[in-house]
Amino acid sequence: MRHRKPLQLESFLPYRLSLLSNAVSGAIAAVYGDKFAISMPEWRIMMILAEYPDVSADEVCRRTKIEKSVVSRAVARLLKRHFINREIDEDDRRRSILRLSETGLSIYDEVMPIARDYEAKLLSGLTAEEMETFNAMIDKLLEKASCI
Amino acid sequence: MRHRKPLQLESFLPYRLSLLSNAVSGAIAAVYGDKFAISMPEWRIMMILAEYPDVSADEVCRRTKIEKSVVSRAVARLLKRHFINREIDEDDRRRSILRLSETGLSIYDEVMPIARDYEAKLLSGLTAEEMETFNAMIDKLLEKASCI
DNA sequence: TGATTTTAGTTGCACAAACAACTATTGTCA
DNA sequence: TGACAATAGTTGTTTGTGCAACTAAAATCA
Repeated sequence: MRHRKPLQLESFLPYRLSLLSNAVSGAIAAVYGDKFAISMPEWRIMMILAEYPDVSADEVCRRTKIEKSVVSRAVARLLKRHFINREIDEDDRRRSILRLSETGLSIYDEVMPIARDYEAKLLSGLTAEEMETFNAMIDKLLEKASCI
Repeated sequence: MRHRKPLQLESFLPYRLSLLSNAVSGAIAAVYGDKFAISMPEWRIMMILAEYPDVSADEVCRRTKIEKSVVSRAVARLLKRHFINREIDEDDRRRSILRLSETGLSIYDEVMPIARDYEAKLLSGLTAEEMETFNAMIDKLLEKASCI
């Protein structure tokens, strides 16, 4: 076999980011998953609607980068469980207007502090400067990644 | 509807990491996916085998954190396409010994520079110090995430 | 030794996701 | 206006993933 130079998969950024993202998202998914049987796309949608009530499914797609068929089915499931409400935008009858229901809000209010708490624990080892740097890096990389 | 305090989903770490990881992994997946119809788990396995030839499927699982059934099926597909070879470890007949074939190596040698190049472009905006900080943060967070 | 447990790997199954095709509504412009 | 393109959202199909059950080999230990 030809000789490979040391490749250090473990130092390969995409790989490292994937590990980290899975670990972090997974830990939080366990919270809303176990308690309320909510999937990750469903939870993302609920987060969007908590912050931006009355947006359309399409707007949710754009913000979360989740595939529209996934959003469609997640919305359907959230509607069936009465976690969100939907009405038709009369100015553009293709569009829907989504928002959290009272039930949805109360679930959100129960889960979100736990998620925030987890985030805080995760970041507790970092200094304020480190965190700032880290966030700035992510922004830069997101920027770059979207236009390469 | 009750009033929500500003939540800044966009500043929520798990969400940001997920966006970034998807963007970065997706960009590279497009390279090997379009050219060779290789899936992400398959590519991860090929990377491991390039760096650590003659490891078992189980070792691959441990290193990649990919589910063993996924590895099993990915290995089967890589075998069928003759991108890797497998033999039985005679010292422990449960174990397999995996390595890239010549074909697999040549594919790896074609894709990896492009992936590395992409990684380099991605990181080109960052100073050496920033990169070091960023890597150190990822390590810290991986450490934390695994034990919270 | 031999009964029991552990480990490596495969397979079945249920569920989630990606992509394309489709409906319905709106926008564009000759 | 009216033909055609674009957009919002749904649905069908194919493929991927995750868990559990399974086989076979090896390790443990009374």
